[in-house]
Amino acid sequence: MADAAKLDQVFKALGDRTRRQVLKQLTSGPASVSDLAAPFQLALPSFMQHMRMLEEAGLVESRKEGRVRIYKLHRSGLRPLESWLGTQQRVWEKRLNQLDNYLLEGKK
Amino acid sequence: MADAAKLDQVFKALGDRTRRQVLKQLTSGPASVSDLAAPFQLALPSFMQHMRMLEEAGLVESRKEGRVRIYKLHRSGLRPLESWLGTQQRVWEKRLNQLDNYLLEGKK
DNA sequence: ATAATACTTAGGTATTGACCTAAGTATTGA
DNA sequence: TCAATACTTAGGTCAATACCTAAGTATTAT
Repeated sequence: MADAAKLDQVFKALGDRTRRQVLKQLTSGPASVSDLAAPFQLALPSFMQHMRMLEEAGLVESRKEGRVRIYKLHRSGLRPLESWLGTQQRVWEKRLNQLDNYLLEGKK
Repeated sequence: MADAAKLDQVFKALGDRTRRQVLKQLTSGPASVSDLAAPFQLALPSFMQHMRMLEEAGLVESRKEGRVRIYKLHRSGLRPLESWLGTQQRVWEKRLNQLDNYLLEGKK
């Protein structure tokens, strides 16, 4: 998948409180759909839609054990985000420092 | 604004290629609406919607100079993202290491 | 074999997001 | 002053998101 498309998916997946909450819950260990859904006032199909987005973004992975589906964090799921942020931070800071200088020196 | 709501805004703002591209452009320095819009095949009103989202998310700021609006990066705009990611990375890695152990030790 | 459990699929509504064109408003250059 | 410039506002389309209920399917417990 193109870099940009993956970033879209990751950022979009994280742009929702429910999905971020699920990720948080998963830091306590793998869990079933019903376990993960329990804290929310959501119909199961609605909740599963969130899980699908997280999985397609590569943030979680799942396996089926009998009739139960178990989700867990996907190891390198945050990579695209880390990578984008890292790059951005470097130029961002550089630029903002230049701005400081610019302001200090006055308009050229 | 609540933390979660700000995170929603930031992640949603970054969940679009056009908007990420604009941020990238802004690392070369402040620019007017038309300058920023030039690389895109977008009607100006459509483009401005993107700028509004970036500004509301706190990623850019703008001022009007005559009839021209100048945008620039907002210094601490990435903070919520950095903060969320930092927290997440810590627990994430911890959890995944535990998982390694779990796997190595076999099912309890 | 049957019933209960744990999703899963199908399909429908409402809001938001990403576009557009047309018609403003405010500044500035001639 | 008058036209051109640089947005800005208004309003409309279309697709994607975030929900829902109802009706499956596959597993497991009785």
